[in-house]
Amino acid sequence: MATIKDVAKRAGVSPSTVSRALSGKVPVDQETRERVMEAVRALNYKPNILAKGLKEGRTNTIGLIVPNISNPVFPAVARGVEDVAREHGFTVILCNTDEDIEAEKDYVEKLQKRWVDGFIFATARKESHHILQLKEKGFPVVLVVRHMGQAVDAVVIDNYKSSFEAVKYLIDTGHRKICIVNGDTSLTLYKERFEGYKHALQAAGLPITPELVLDAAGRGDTGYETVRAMLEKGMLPDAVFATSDPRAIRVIRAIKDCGLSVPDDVSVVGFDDLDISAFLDPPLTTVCQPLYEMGARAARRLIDIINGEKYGQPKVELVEAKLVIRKSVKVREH
Amino acid sequence: MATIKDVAKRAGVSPSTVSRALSGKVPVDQETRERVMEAVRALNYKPNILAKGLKEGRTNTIGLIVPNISNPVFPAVARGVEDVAREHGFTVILCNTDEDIEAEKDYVEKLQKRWVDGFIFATARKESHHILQLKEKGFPVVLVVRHMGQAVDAVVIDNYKSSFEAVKYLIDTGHRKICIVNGDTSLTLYKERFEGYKHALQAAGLPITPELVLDAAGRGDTGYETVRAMLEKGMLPDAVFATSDPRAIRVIRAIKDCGLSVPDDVSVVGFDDLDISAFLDPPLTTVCQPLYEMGARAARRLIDIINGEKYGQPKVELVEAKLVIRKSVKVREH
DNA sequence: CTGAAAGCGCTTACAG
DNA sequence: CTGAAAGCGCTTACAG
Repeated sequence: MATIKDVAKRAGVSPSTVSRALSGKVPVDQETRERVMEAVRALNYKPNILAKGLKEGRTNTIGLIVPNISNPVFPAVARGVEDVAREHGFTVILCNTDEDIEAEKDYVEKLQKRWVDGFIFATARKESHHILQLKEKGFPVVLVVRHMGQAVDAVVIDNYKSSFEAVKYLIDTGHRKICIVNGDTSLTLYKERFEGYKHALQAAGLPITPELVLDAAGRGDTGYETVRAMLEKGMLPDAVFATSDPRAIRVIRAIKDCGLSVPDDVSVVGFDDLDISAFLDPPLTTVCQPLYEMGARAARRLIDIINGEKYGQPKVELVEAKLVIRKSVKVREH
Repeated sequence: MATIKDVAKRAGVSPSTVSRALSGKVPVDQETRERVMEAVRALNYKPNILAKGLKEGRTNTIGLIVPNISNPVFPAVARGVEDVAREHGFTVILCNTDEDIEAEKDYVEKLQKRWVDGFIFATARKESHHILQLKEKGFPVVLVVRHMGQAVDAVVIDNYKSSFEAVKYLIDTGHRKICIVNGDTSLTLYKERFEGYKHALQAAGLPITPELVLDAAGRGDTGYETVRAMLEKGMLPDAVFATSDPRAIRVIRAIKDCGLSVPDDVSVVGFDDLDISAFLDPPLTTVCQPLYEMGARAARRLIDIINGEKYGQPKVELVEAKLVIRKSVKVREH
């Protein structure tokens, strides 16, 4: 491949001049510039970005680390990150960890060796020491979707409040036996969604029934089996709050497979509002997170930090989620 | 950040020795090695990968370009690519183009400047000249899911055959008015799926009815509206072959919204076999592509090419897809 | 086994 | 406006 020297030779100038002509930031004689451009075209010259990055100490690239790319939540966030990054001349490297913290550490290990100028993590957990370390080293880091208290900049929704409101909606529409099918509560986000559920019930004077608190965490998502087992034991809630849409899809299938109807027998509320959620049967009532917006904001914040502005006190930005009402909840009279 | 010089100074050796101790490929005195490692730990030294890549002329990284990360087909392929890459010490950079050829060219432009050692494209179209150019330059390139004739190495399924068999299954189960809801036929893959449909009907002596050939290409997927419009015009097929699962989900919704039942009134067959397809209502009969396997094979092929083996005649590998029978097709008597 | 030197391909302060 | 030189942080042939 052609190097800057080849171009210089062909254009009859020095490499420095080629570099300057290409940068566009420094005055170069018009005629010289044209000769350089001509040579660049003729040789199909592409500057070696490794050399450039080595010299300049930055690569205009950000690493986006997501836990599971098959969960449509993360592609939506990624879109927001990419669009903003691109506007600012940054490229994003998307890394999928499959919830495997070792895979994640491998990525971080490799990328922090000057590949990327900063990271956005959608994978934060309590045990994510590597994220804290990065931050302590002064490496630009922003979290999205999942956060770690106030220690690191983050863009998240108010999971507690959204969950509270979703459950309150079920109560207001006449439901009394509300089951929650939740994710991994070692993630703050699911813990907060559970708290929202609990407090909404308490606020309405309803009891927390342990048999109605279901755990569908883990790989392969166990929402189907868990709900089916509950139903077959004769425990019949009048509503289920599934804390993600993929879980809601499995919950609905389980209810139907037990010969019951959604929403006539059991109402269901989801969380996410995926692309396909409006097309399910019944169209799903669910909490819509502004995922694209969250990605976009996280990217903006990170780029500010990379550009050396305000890396002072970490800020946790809260964005609004809202309940989208479709047809999976029935109003019940008592 | 610490550099190799800092480590050398602290360990009382030359930078060359540090480099050699770290590489592990060259004999280094045991005691010297330990002093180096000690210094590496103490300074938390990470070699600058840009400098390394510049010197060595490779980065052990591959670029994976996908058209739409929100379509679950591509995450599945990406998994296969990542797992194999990782086994071989490669990192993968995942780039989402959103079907925007300009975005794609931007990525390729940036990554080919020595960021990556090779590319896997899941975005190939007839107009993808940039892919051909890359290949002509000698840049390692492999295609997956979508291919470009015999010009470039590729791993794909036999779309014609899979489609033929899906439609034949509908015919064998007693369907006579079979509608196809297809994607963008400027993609070879959808053209081939259409050919399979056509020939299966012809082989059974059934006519091709233009009103039953529906186009649901384009952004936001128009499967819902198109099918609904057909049904409202009074055109009632006894089966629909949707050439992707996301399309099948919209088709089913449209049929139900017209007061009809799946599969009692209309059978539906999809294509993809997504994670959630088994949980839909009804559980979807669909063509299962071995997506993970395809990604894995593409990665293996690319890494072979990068390692300088056999970049001779391009090979198009065909992998087997198979129909997964669930409950969205009803056997009809005549 | 180890060090000094050269060089990967750029950019940029320093002279002119 | 332009060139020669130095240097970014590594690796590796060349000596010893």
